[in-house]
Amino acid sequence: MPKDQTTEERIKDAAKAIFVQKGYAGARMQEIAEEAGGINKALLHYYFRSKDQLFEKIFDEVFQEVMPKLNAVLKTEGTILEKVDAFVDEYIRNVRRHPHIPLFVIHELSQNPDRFVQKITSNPNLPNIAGLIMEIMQAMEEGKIRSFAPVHLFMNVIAMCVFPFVARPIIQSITQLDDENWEEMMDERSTAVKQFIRAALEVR
Amino acid sequence: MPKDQTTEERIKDAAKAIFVQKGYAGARMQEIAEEAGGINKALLHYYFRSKDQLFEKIFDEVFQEVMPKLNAVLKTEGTILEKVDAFVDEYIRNVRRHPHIPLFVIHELSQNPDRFVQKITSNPNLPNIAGLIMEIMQAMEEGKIRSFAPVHLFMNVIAMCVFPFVARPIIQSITQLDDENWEEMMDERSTAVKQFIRAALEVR
DNA sequence: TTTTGTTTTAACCATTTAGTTAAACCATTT
DNA sequence: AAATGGTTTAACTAAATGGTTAAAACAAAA
Repeated sequence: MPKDQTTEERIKDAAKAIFVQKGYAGARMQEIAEEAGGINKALLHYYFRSKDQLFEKIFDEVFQEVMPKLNAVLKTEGTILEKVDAFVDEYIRNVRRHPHIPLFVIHELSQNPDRFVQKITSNPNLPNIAGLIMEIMQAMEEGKIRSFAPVHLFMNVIAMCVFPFVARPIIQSITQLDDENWEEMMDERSTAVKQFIRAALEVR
Repeated sequence: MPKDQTTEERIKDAAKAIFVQKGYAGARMQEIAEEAGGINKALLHYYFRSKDQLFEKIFDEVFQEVMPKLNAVLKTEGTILEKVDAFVDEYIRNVRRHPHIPLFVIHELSQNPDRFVQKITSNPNLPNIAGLIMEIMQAMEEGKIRSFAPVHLFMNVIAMCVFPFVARPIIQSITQLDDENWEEMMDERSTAVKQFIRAALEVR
């Protein structure tokens, strides 16, 4: 039963799985206990006191995992286009590995935007968007890429990376792709997005 | 108290508001009753029997509202680029009016993808994606727009329209825009997306 | 006015669910 | 071996929540 993991860790892993899948309101302490290998429910409270505190821990952890990745690539050396390429690659790769995370974060934040403001402003890894925007504007002025409002460009990039995973069920049934075809399409996704962005930015 | 609306309608409006905001798991029958103007909780069951059935009704209604709009513009006369423009305009306009709908649909469907398959395949208004893709491919062959995999192009368009609204809290705090600035940015959103897509599709 | 059928209410019930507690278990130290 | 302290369990409690019911209120018909 104790497969080289401490009980606390098993609980955290189980809680992450359940919370991420069902959200705070949909998750049950009992279910988390079972997911943790049939552990006694009281242990959750022994280690984390309450559902709220357990959730808070999980949410923080997920958040701290996500943000640095968002940020890391922004610090890449190279031109804007190279940065965008790196960002798209890295981001889609990550989201594919953890496909439930974005919707989880989005949903819980929309339930409780206030928690968010606090969390993000106090986050040392929050992406340096101002710097990026400066860089984008400079590249535009120098005529290296076509001119767009930087905020919209930024949103476009993120949207194209994340949205397909968030909306997978809808898209999958609109397009009538089965799971296998979906994965195949996702194999092309990174390239497709990069090409699209380059086409839009490339100065004619 | 009875402001020219029938009780059943008041319940449905209230239920829609609460469900859309909190999701199925987060919604409380009592809260819906209060939202409906302090109505007695038993009335919800009198009219709709159970939380499940009430939710099902609301979900269907929302779904039937959303799909036709998605579909309508696809039938517009004109070139592909004109269609895309029309779609972006109309879609963003609608989402702005009902900003909680997309996340609601996405979240509930990801909780229960099975319900969805049934719902969408049995929907008479489901968008004719096959036809659209044909049209796109033809325009590409004729050299009217740049070549991309149609599915990815389709996803890109939807993503750029919907995602900012779905992820508003995150984006807003990353970009540090307050509510007023957000609305101003959204005023430009339609134009920005259209320009971006045109830039990408326009053959050099 | 009485009757009849529908709508609404207050009070209740049953189940689920987060959270507690006291005792059992177990490893480590004395 | 006994004692100690952290860990785990079973059984329990309290509150929330979906759902029921019987009676009251109301409106319309007879």
